Amino acid sequence: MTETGFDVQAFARDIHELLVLSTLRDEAKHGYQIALDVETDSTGLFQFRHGTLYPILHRLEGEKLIKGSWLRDGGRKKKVYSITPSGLRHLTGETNRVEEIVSRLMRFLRGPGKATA
Amino acid sequence: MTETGFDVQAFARDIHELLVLSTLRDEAKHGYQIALDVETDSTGLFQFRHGTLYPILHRLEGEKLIKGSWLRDGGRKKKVYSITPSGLRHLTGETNRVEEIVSRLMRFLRGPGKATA
DNA sequence: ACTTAATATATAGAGTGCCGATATACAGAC
DNA sequence: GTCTGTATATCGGCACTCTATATATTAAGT
Repeated sequence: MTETGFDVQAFARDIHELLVLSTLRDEAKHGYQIALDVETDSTGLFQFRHGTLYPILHRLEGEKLIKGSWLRDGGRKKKVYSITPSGLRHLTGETNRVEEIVSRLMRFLRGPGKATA
Repeated sequence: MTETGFDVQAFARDIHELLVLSTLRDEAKHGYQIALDVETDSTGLFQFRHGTLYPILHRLEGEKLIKGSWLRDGGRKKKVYSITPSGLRHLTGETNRVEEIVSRLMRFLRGPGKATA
């Protein structure tokens, strides 16, 4: 409780960050792969543009929620990201927080007249 | 199906618009009252700043989802907004759409390893 | 009577973050 | 050799929220 309120901007940003962290939960991936996986696994609902994804990756890396390491794949280089313990905690905690918010949002939108379920 | 994808920006904006439309479902209100009601009814979770609310009201009015009429309350004037039939349809439709999206979002974030429920 | 707080609407400017465009570079197909 | 796909990166434009400010009326405090 005692949330300081709800910031729609931060909420939208968080969704993007959580989508990334979520795909990295079980295995490390590079950016391009993350974009493909998010789109595939959500059957097209969620997707990242390149101009959106990379800044997010840099931001998450700066916050030490993911860790990137350059990898040589033949002559091509990839930056493979893995989720950090801190990132894993963040993913769990924020996912619960988002669920709480959307749950209260839906209750609000459905109105007091209609049943919660 | 065949959604053209999901726009986080538009999603955040939609949430604000739906909060307004939702409070107008059962009775007409003026802007200041809407802000108070949203904050009270959500026990402080959702709130509108003045610089955020009024542009949204004007936007919704431009889209004909709400209709405003100036009212004289003694010497003070209020602009009372009521939801239009089109706005009511919008509220219902978009609420369902938001629910579908957040449902799929939570499923995505919880991962395939964990149960949907 | 004067001042402060609350009610009520409105807008301009600052800040933030996504998105489209663009740039670079390597690999494989034909 | 050119084109398509893979892969990362950044900049400028755009949209939207938020802080601050402006205006006006009413009620309460002293």
